[in-house]
Amino acid sequence: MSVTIKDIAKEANVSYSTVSKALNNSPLVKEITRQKILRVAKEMGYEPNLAAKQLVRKKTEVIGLLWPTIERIVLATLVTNISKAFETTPYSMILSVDTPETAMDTFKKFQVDGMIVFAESSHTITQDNFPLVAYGVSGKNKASYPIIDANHEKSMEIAVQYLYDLGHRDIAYVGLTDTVDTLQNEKVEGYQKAMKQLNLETQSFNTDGLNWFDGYRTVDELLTSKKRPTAIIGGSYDISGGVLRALQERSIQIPEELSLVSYDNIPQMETMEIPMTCIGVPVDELAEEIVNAIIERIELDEDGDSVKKLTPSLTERQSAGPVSK
Amino acid sequence: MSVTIKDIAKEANVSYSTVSKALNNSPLVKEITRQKILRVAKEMGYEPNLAAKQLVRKKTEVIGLLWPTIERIVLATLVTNISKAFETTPYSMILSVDTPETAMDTFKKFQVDGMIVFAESSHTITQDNFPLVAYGVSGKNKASYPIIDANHEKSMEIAVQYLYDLGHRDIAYVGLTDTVDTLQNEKVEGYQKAMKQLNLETQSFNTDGLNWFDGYRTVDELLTSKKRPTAIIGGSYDISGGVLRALQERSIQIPEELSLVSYDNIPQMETMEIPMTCIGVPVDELAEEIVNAIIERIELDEDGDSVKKLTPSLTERQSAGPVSK
DNA sequence: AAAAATAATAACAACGTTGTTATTTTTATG
DNA sequence: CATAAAAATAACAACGTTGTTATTATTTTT
Repeated sequence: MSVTIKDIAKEANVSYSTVSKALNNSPLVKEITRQKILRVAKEMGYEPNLAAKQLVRKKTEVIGLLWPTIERIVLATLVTNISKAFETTPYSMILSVDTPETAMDTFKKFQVDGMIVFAESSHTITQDNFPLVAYGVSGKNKASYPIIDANHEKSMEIAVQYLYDLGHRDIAYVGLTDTVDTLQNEKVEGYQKAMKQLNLETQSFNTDGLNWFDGYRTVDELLTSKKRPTAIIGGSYDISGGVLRALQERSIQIPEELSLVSYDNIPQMETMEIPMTCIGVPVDELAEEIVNAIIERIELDEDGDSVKKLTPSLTERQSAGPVSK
Repeated sequence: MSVTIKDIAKEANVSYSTVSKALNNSPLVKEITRQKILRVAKEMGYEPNLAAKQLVRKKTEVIGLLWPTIERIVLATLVTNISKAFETTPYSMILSVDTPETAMDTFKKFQVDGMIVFAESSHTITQDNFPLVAYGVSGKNKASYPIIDANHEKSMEIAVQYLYDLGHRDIAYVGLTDTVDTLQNEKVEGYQKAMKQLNLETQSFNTDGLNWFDGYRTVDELLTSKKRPTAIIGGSYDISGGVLRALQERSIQIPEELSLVSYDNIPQMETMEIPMTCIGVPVDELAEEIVNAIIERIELDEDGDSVKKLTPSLTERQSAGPVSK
């Protein structure tokens, strides 16, 4: 069988309670004996038994991430980043792709210390006085847990202002515009509002979808528009990718002839055909906030809802430049 | 705090060991007292403590799925299906998107009973005498665990034969052909081999990638080919989607003018613009096999490598039909 | 109706930890 | 150099289960 603290105790000629303390860096054990115990433990290949620890401590230092809509790749980068963000904490993370109910059961079984939920599925969750944090649209918030969200309006404002400062006046938005998707709507509205503030005429092109292809296809319409824009704001990573490709195929120089700024601030923007200037809350930052929120929730264990809208930032790359005369 | 078997015992006026037996449906407890105990347990909202159970039983009935390359969406459907397949078993599943090493640690911490690994990351795994099953390419197998794989060659053979029987002689393959990706290569080679057996001339179009767009873009080349094919085999779900869209845009009647069969046997094929005839191991079957393999591995706990190549099947839908005269 | 066999329940020792209390050893103090 | 104080270690009771053994209640047998 596997080696326990009692085995170590025997080997090191101390009591097993001393071993426990040594292993937990308690100040109650003399430095020299701790050294010895640590060495013996290592030699014997000791691995602590979480179940036993958990039984007495009632803590697992594990967070469950509930992710029922696994096929939506947009979130994959975020999940990866959240997982990474936990690395600098004492916590680790496990995922479940089951239905919210089943996933909750599994997590409860393991007695995770807290849970992260994506807004889409959060409405099914009625888990009071259990540490929970949701990521997503905060509109309909009457939940009893904090919600982390990005300030989409602000994003668009920054993007438009950036292009304006580069001299652009004909700035188009390419994205999904005619939809019930709250997130998408917030983007378009943000764009329109920002344009209005600068007294610019808006020009939105509906992609009718969120895929690469939807962006690609919309470019034709955009180029034959009566008032051809000098700058484009792409509504998402995928859409912008399609737009970029279509422009490349028509040998349109970027950013000389046309500037492109994309929504979604993820590292993949760097490795596109042309490194893409983008706007949004950087995923790593977003991940960090989510992780902080859940840990805070666990460790302070105070209840109460709250909405945290994160401020986006613009990452300057090569796809946008000054307007050509 | 939460309610334990001791609380139930007190409430039901029996000893806690009787409660334990009743809860585990032991035949050693009288039917009537079991009824009572079960009722009391329900009333009190009893939830068993896995940690305690685990401590004595050394079993968790949980499988860990190690999935470091979360961004590759192709596998998402499979993961979802695996998760679903576990529903009919006593086991449940958790995921980790960490590096193989970190994930292993977390899973070990939880003392999962077994692990599922995708081939890409399996080479880093050196976990002897621990129940492990890998899914993926079986070529370089010198592992000490079973590998579940699909018979890609056989797939292509079936697809070609199917089209042949419908009267097609000019059958093209559209996919990623010039690559180091073993899986893709097996597909092309399978196609070529199958064509040769029927004495047909091969015609492969390289998509240079695996995305929707890569399929879409290749159609031009395909249609202007000297010997225009009457049937196409698409190399993957995404590629076929792009091909289909491109054909639709050119108002080419499917399947009257051109037949299309896609690789990847996933349910999403049903809901494409035109329900797609496809070939491959149905993902639910694949998932089932993987789940069976790991459970068998756990419960028989016999060591030894083995490779199981699953036989693909063709799912007939509307994208392929008899050749037109 | 007593003895034997069986069924039902209770008691209790694991499992591998942590944290509290009791004991021993070492160091400081008058 | 005793004695008090402090430091280090040991002992042991939790934690919530399961599974084995001991006890008690019920049936069966003679």
